[in-house]
Order: sequence, then structure tokens, then C-alpha cells
Amino acid sequence: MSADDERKPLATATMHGATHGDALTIATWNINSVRLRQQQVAAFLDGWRPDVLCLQEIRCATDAFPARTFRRLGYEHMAVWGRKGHAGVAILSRLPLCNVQRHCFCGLEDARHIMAEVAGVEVHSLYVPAGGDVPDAGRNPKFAHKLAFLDELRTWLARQVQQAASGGREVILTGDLNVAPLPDDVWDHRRLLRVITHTPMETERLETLRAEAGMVDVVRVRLPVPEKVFTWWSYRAGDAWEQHDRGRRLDHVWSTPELAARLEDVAIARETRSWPRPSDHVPVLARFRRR
DNA sequence: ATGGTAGGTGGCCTA
Repeated sequence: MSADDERKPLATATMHGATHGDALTIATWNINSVRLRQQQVAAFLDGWRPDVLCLQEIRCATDAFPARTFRRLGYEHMAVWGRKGHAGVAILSRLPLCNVQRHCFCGLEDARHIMAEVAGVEVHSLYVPAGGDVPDAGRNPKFAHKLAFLDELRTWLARQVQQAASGGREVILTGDLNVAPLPDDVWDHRRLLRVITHTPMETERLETLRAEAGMVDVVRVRLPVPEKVFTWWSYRAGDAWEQHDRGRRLDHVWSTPELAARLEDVAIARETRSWPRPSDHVPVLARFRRR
């Protein structure tokens, strides 16, 4: 699927508003500084017109979030949790948001999670710690923290989905999960088995916690294995990132099964990686039929 | 076995 092919079905349906009332389009993007790239966010919103955009790594304090830029484009509803310099998450929406909440994983107020209700659906924007370079929890505290974060996510998410169900709500979890769980989520499975993001310690944890929560990896419903699907390409490859296509699928959209049954389309907005001074991640979109 | 690039910060950290 080329970027153009991917773009049309989603963009036309949400751009022209004809099916807008019948569909809910959710996007997620690790923007790697929202202030530096606010015009890229604006261009993306203008082109794809998702109803909701979940951001990660906004890298600014909540007060410094460039809300006006997005409000002008019709994204009037925002939930933001930022901090100076690192991490930070947000949800932008054309539809009203309510019941905004945050969760502090591992007892840290490090702005890695925010959630809100949109059109009766509970939407989460999550940023899992990257985990450093050495895949040994005994020697690398950042990797130990990542594993502890995933372990807490396992029990927390299962409970969260249960509570949503008892309240009659569907759940969409999006974000930079910093794990590429399947062999076809990386450019070379064997070479990446000892590279953080694709070690069995991480991939088994992520698949287990998703299954235990009863959630569906909706990107893989529409782009099933063995197709390679990537959402991130390292800056360190320089200009060769596209030539070799050495990417990983670190950014995800999951939903509860009833919502997954109403999935209409999925897209990876890969063209943004070719824009000047891009984020190293690209947006992932999913469109659902509304009841 | 290693270093490559990027962003925010404040005299290096995280990714």
C-alpha cells in the first residue's frame, strides 16, 4: 500500500464530512516536541481531518502547549499533561471531551498517560518509557523501569477495561508503546531480538497484557502479518531511512472487541517522515463506524 | 564492536 493509497479512504471520508456523523477517526502521533512541529501537526490535521489526535512526547509544560494553533483548525477540545523538556501527552478533539484523567505509572508524575471520553468512548494517549540501550534489567535501570511500567500496565489496563465495560463504554488505547511486538513489526526480526523494543521480555509482556485486557490490535486487523508495518525510523540512519526501510512498529491503536467489529479502515501517514525536520515517528489512524 | 541524529536544556540528559 502506498502512502497515497493509504491516504484516500480515510482522508476523503473524514475530510468532506459526508460520513462524519457516522464515523469516528482516531489518530496517534509521537511528535517529539509539539512546539517545534506545531505547523506539521496543523498540516496533518488539515489533510487527514481525524476527529481525535493523541500526541506523545510533546516535550513542553502544560502551560506552554500551543493550543491556539489547533483551536483555529477546529480542534477546540484538549486534554494536556506536559512537563518541561521530556515526555508529555495530549488529546486534541473536534468533539467534546469529558472525564479527563491521568495515571501515574510506577508512582511517577512523568506525564506518560492521559485519557478522556469522546462520543461515549474512552480514549487513552500513552507513552511507554523507551528503556535505554542495554537489554539487561540488572545493569540498566531504564530497562528495569520499562519492564515495571509494562507489568503495572497489565493489571491497570485489565481493570480499566472492566470498569469501562460496566459503565457501558468502549475503550481505545493509543500511543507510543515503544515495543514492536510481532516479527513483522521490525525490518529484521532475528537481528533485533536483543535490541530494546523487540526483546522477548518486552514483546511477550505487551502481547500478554493486550490479550488479558481483551483488546484488539486493530492495525493488524487491516494490515495483517506477514506484511511489514512500521511507524518509526531512527534519526541515526540519516537520509538512508527510506532507502533501507529499517523501521519498527512502535505506535499502536488498540480497541475493545465491539468497537473493533466496527473498524472501517486503518492508515499509516508515512509521508510525514519525508517532511523537513520530521518527527522520527509517523501518525497511525483508525476509523470506526459509530453506532 | 561501535557510532550514527535529534530535541531541550543549561553546562548533559533522553530518545
